[in-house]
Amino acid sequence: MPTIKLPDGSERAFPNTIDGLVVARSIGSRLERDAVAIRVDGELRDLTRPIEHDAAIEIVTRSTPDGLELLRHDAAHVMAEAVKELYPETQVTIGPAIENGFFYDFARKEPFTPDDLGRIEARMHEIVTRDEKVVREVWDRDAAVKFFLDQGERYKAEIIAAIPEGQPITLYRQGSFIDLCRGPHLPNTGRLGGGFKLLKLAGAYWRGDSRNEMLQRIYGTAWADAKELKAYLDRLEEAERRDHRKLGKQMDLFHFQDEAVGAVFWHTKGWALFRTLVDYLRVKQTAGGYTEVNTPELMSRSLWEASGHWHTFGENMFTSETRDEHTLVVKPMNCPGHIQVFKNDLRSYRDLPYRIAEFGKVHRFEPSGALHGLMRVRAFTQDDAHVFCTEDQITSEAGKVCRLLLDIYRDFGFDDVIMKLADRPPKRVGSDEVWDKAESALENAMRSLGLPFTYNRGEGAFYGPKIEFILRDAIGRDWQCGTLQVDLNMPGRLGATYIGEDGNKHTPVMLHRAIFGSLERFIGILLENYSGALPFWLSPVQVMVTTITSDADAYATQVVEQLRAAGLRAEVDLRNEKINYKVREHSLAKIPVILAAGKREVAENTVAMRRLGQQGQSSLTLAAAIEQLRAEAAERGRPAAHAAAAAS
RNA sequence: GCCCACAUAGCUCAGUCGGUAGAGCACUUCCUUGGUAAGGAAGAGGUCACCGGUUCAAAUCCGGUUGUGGGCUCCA
Repeated sequence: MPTIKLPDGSERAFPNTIDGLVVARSIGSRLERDAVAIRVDGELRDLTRPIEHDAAIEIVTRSTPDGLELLRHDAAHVMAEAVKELYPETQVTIGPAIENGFFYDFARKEPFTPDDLGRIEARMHEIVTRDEKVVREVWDRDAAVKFFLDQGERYKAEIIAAIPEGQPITLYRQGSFIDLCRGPHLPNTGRLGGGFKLLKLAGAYWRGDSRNEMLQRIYGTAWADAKELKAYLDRLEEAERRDHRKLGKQMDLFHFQDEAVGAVFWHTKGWALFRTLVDYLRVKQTAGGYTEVNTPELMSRSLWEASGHWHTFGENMFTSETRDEHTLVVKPMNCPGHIQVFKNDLRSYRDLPYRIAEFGKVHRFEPSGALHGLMRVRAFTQDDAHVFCTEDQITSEAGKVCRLLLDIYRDFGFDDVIMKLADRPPKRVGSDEVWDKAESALENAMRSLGLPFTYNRGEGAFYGPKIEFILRDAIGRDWQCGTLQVDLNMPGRLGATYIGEDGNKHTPVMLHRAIFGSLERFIGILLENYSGALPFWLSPVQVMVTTITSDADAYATQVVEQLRAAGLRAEVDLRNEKINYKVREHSLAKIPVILAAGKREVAENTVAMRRLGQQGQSSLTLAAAIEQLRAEAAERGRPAAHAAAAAS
């Protein structure tokens, strides 16, 4: 005779042993219909599992985060059932819910084809229609292992055998399909509904280890209903539309070709954008007390051996074929070079903090499968900087770096920055004492600044812990860009010292920092974030001057010259085309401002200004237009007009 | 690097059963001088990624290579 306490504080007594479905029904038929699980004293459980004692409960419905996760997990099970029915020789492995959907990894000789995907999806709908009961069973471990081995399911048997002693082994049965699962699950397959779709086929290593065999993974998405599914598929399409590789082509910014895999051919407009970023950052970091250096692209292998990079990343470094016995390494990073600059003079504690920056072009032999447009390349430019300082200065210097980063991100319209502290990885150099010191220094710096952060355990660099700065873009995707690393190892390894107040030699602390991370990648992120409609200050072509008739050619040429003299990036379009045609073309090219000149403008010394994403135009004097645009070019952040243009 | 798919004109894509290649846009020329998202006509443009095989015949079928895409692994 359990008494059930509901989330609103009310209580209900039931005469018999009950389950979640009964409780839900007692509250309302709508709730019963939408229920997917129940929380009993905080524990998420099957709706059909009996409730024998008094408990505080909460009915979990299908559109809540917990409910969706459960639906997705069930979708994975239904998919596995469909696959086993259609292709009985397939072995099942694991199939979890993930963000927005689910996957299941299968072991099967024959590869699945895109056609198979359609067949599997159809069978899934059939299983939903069959509305099979989903039943939870607690099994004895040995019996379970034997059961799966007998069915030729050696992966499942392996998973069960690895479950720690004393933990219950629960299997879920639906129709003729039985899977090991912690649960909970829906009471029946019908409750999954139709809000799912299989999306893609992929390879995935067994247990995520590249030394293991490759399994076939099928990805799907699942939602509370068909409407939410449709909304998600629309979001995917939107993301595809703003793919930076597509935009790069459409906007004539850059290209790639076979002769330089993973390296960018920047076209004039793309390079204009690149230079705008560099020029902007130069001003910012100069104000922040940095000076700029430039270090060699090729340096002796021995330097990289001393730094430890050769040992850790040698496989991924480009090396030179030279005519002598020395192997040169194409620099994969700038730190060892910067240490050489530091070491080249006798440094005093009075010189610290010593901040040097470099727009350093680095090369890394990334695995071919990892390459991805501008986001992952083999040749890229880091906005790299190193601060050599004393241990006492770590907190204040780390603080300065954080403030500079956040300030700069705001200028690009990224107000949402996530910070994570990545601590010591398994593969590292330096003693644990040194790591303790570096990690706590970083933690203290973040705390004293009052900056919120979470931990990313074991993800630090091999020489030191780091703060990762993660940007959230306009469609909710996260990008790790900035980094701040505390390094108590590298300066010592490479013999950097300074003379302290006491007259003795000391090893400096080195802070590594990058703000954009990779200029190439940051440009990719900006393009996707703004859907190509870059803010005025970043646009490669800010203003397009167009003529309406050829009578205005001379005037338009004069207009563009004046715009350029005012420091604006302006082009002129004198082609014998109609104004409609020109407006369409330059709008598609996402040029923020079009100035048109016809007979009237020539006579009145005015221009007709049209802004991207807006209808109509305004007439103003040339002088006023130039003044307005010049002011706008100095405006950072995310101007309201552009947010609207990017959204349209 | 691994799994799967894909590679046709500058771009986006069609090409049936194996019979020697097609559209739209862009480009060139001509006409058109126009008022804010595509004016008209004509022309030119391809060794169907590359190498090999099968076949009387290959864009098409098979094998390999390279590249690209989606994942996995990796990311100083």
